[in-house]
This record gives sequence, C-alpha cells and structure tokens, in this order.
Amino acid sequence: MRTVDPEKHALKRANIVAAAAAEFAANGVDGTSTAAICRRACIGSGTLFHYFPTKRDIFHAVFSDDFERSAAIYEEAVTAVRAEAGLELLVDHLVVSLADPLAPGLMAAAVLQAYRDEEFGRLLAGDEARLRAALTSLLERMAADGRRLAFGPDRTARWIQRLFDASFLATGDRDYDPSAQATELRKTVDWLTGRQGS
Amino acid sequence: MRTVDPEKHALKRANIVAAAAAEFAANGVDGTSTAAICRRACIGSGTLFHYFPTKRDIFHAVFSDDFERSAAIYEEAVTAVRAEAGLELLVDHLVVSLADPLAPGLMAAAVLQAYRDEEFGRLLAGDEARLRAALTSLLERMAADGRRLAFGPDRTARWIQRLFDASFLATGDRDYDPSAQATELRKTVDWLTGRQGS
DNA sequence: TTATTAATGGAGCGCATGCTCTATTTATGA
DNA sequence: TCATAAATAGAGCATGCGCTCCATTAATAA
Repeated sequence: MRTVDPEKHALKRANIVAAAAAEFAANGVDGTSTAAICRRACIGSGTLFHYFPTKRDIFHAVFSDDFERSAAIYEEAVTAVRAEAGLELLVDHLVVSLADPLAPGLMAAAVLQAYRDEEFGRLLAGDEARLRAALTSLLERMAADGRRLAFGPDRTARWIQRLFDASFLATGDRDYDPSAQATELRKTVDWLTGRQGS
Repeated sequence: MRTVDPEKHALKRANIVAAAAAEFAANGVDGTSTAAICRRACIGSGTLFHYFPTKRDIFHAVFSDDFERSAAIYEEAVTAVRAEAGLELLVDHLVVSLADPLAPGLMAAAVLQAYRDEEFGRLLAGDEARLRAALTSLLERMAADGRRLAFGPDRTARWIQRLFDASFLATGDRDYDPSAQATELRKTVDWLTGRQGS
C-alpha cells in the first residue's frame, strides 16, 4: 500500500496554481493553453490533469485559494474592538494586495469569466459580498459613533470596493506610482468615511 | 466597371463591428470565434474577411471607432469658455457611456488584449492620454481660478478616470443602480475638484 | 523485499479554430 | 444590354486545443 502525503500534494498543487495564475493574468482563460501551464510549472499534461479535472477548475482554484485567505481577514476586521481599527485592517489588506503584479490581468480575466461561468460568478460574488458586509458593518458602527459618511453605509462600502477595483486596474499602467496611489487612496477613503482633516 | 459605394460599405462594416462588439464583450477576444461573429451579423465567413483581414483587426475597429468619437468630445471640452462647463461635458459623456451594457465586458477584454497586443496597447493608451490631457488642462484652469483640488491637477485627473473605470466594471453587477451611481459619481468628482457644498 | 498505488510524462484523439479559396450573385459604368 | 468587379456564401485546410490513455517510475505499508 501507498498513501497520499497531503503536504506534498498541497505543495505541488500550489505550484500549479501559481503557474496557472501567471498565465491566466497574461492571457485570460481562453488565451491560456493547458500546455502553457504545464510548460511554466515544468510538468507534463498527465500530471496537470492528475491534480485538476479541467482547465476551468484550475482557474477556480486560483481565486478560491485567495478568497479563503481574504475571508479570514474580513472576519478578523469585523470583530475588532474599535471600528476604525477594523476598517484600517481591511484597507491595509487591500493596499497590500495592490502590490501583486498579476492583479489587473486576473481581475480582467475574472470579469469575463463571470459572464460565462455561473459557478465562478457565484464564487466572485461571494467574496465581494463578504467584503462589502464587513465594510458595511464597520461603517455602521462608525456612523453610530458620529462619523458623517459621504453616503449611506452600504453605498459607501460599495465605493470603497470600487476605488480598489479601479486601483487594481491602474497597477497595470506604465507610470504607476504605488506610494502616491496608496496615499491618495487612503485620503479618498478618509473623505468617504467622513474622517476629520481630509 | 463597378465602383465601391462608400456609404453602403461603411454601413455593412458598422453592422459587423456591432455584432463583434457584443461577442467580444460576452466572451473576450480568444473566447469569440469568427463563426460566432458571422452568425450574429448574419453573414458568411467570406464576407467577414472581405471587410477585415483578421479577427484582431475587428477588435481594434470596435475600439478605434469609439475613440474617434470620444476624441472629438475631448477637443470640444478643452475649448470650452468656462473650465467648469468643459469638465461637465466630459463627465456627462462618461456618464452616458456608462449606460452601454457592453462596457464592462469590453473593458475587461481590452485590459487583457493590451498585455499581448502592442498595437492595441498603444490605441488604448492613446485614448486614456487624450482624456487625461483634457481633464488636466481643465483642472489647471479651475485651480488657477481658485478651486482647491484634492490632489495636483494631473493626479486628480487620473482619479477621475479611475472612478469611471471602476464604475464601468460595476455596471456588470446584478444590483447595479444607474441613477444612484451617477449621483454619487458626480458628488465624488465634486469633492475631487474642490467644489463647494460637497 | 515485495505488493500496491500514487505520481508522472507524453503520444495522440477528436474537435473547433482562424482563415483561404472558389464559385456564384449582384450592382454599376459605358 | 453587356462587361466588369464588388459582394457574398460556404466548403475545406492546416493548426492548435483540451483532455485521455497508457506505460513507467517512485514511494510507502506490510
């Protein structure tokens, strides 16, 4: 008998997911061939389909792995003692993820895939809903504490999300300036959340 | 002898471009087959390739047709007598284009294509640069007139662009509310441009 | 060691793709 | 009317695709 080593399996799987993410970000779902993923991951097609049943499932894995990590952070943020601290945690998380050079390509690929792949659409909508719920919950507490939000808590939450979506796209620009972007992003969020001195 | 009727030719061409735009928005460049474009445009493949040499050229045409129209509006805006009126013209143009249901899909397809197709990247960057130049020029005049912009004119222009980019993506959302979106968008732009009473 | 099975590479299958080519129809100037 | 070329449809070609299948190797329980 031989049993499967879960640690080795997870490691190899993660390696494939990383290679696939790079390809998907550069070429989209339909523009990426399974052969290209194999080449980048230095494996044969037999190995690839030993770990994943279809190309679509690899794409799903790229995102659901990330969403799992994010969900934990959302959870941590809403349970913060001070609502401001929770919001800062979320903003920090988003600013950090802006540093990922694959972000704009993956985002574009995701938008297109969401139209055609209902299951992926739900996956994506789930992460968005969780983030929005966390933001809304924190903003409601802040509003109750006297903060004057630019819009209602839910709408303000949407705008914060959209601001980051836009920033993800901007990271693809030729002359993208990460530090200026982060500073301005925080200032805009401060305005949206009615912070003093903005 | 028989000559080409430029009007009929342009009409037929526009019909193909419209059909292609719908397909590209739903499935991206690589996910769209030339056969699908033919089906939607109700033509044979012979006709398609009589009007365009390659699929890539059709995609380029979808955007360059639109960019040409936009460029005329940018031109009109910068030559406005009052800078505020020029800015309003630009914002109106952008708000109107938000109503296009193909916008988010086309935008996602464009982001992906820009990575792999240098010529298309230049096309896209050209439109962005023209819009930013128009916005910056107007914002500089407004700043000279005493408006207190949130950031420098060029950076503020970038943020306005990004706000709209993000809104384009949001139009794909299930519960997208166009009027609320437009109102909030204008309020945010007002804040960015230091307008009183925001 | 040995039996068992996970892990792996790669040949190759069936199918869809972008595009070409040819035949036919249609519209126009003379 | 007639000659000419634009416009069109669609069969078909070469290529690349996702994925299967099978042979081989590597690792582990007994």
